Amino acid sequence: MALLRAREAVMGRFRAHLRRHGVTEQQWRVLRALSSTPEVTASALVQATLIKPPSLSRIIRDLAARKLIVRRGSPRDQRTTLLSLSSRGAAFLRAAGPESEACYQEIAAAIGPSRLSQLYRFLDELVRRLDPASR
Amino acid sequence: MALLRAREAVMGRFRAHLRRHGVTEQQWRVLRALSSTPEVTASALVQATLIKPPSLSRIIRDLAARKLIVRRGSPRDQRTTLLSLSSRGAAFLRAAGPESEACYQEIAAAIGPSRLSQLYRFLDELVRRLDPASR
DNA sequence: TGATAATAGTTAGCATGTTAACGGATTTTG
DNA sequence: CAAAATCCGTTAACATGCTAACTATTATCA
Repeated sequence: MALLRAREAVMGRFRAHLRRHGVTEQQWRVLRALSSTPEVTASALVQATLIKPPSLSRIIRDLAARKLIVRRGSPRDQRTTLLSLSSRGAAFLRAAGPESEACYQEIAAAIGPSRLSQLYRFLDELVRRLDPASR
Repeated sequence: MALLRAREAVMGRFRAHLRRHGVTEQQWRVLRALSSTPEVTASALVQATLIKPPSLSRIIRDLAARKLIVRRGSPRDQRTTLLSLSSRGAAFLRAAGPESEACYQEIAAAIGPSRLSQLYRFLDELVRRLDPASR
């Protein structure tokens, strides 16, 4: 419950911002993840965004329909699909990026840099102890 | 993302347990909240469980249909509905309680009591700083 | 090599998250 | 006292969380 409340407090600010740009929180996570790599498989995105495969499948479909991302079958493994940001998607991120960065900085400032890094360490430790398989 | 990952690690264990008992995570939160008070309004439950009004409305409806809770209109304010645990609901909690307590203890032990209380303080502080209106 | 198991993504089905809007009840104001 | 503002659930509509099952493909092994 405490984790939920904390996450709620953090995302409360972000959601309004994302909504103005016409994407949901999860769609944003997908686009952000794609911005840092040239081409990834869907399962890599599942790991990176913490979105379950069924949800990601729908999100991919919708983002592809909006021409924000591009999907193509892999020549090596016909089971996988390779995903990448389209030029439209990159433009979208450039447009929304600064404002979201400011939003993040505002949150970080409210918490304080020392507390923030300490919190990260705590959460990381917690995950390692509860779910050793995740790394 | 770190908060999300941490919550995921914690709930991964709990979900299987709850599923065996035939309730979802949110339904469980509602029943638990009701177990500690004689009668509360729906909006009080929204605060206590961090469930949004639309979701809570559906959950209340389903739990009432399963006879696990009782709802009655308030005589003072006809807008509100008063909610309480039924005898069936109380019996359900008594049956599922020990196992869930054991599950919680297992998680607490994996984290360590000192780290756990420190984490609580951290998260509490974070919420206070980001959302002063919440208290 | 051929049957079997494992993997990647998808679909199905139900429960919840999220925002907007609605309707009835109460409080506030003019 | 009556109109307006506010409050409390509730419904609507869409997106996601979650589990299970399914398809196609690849890997494994007898």
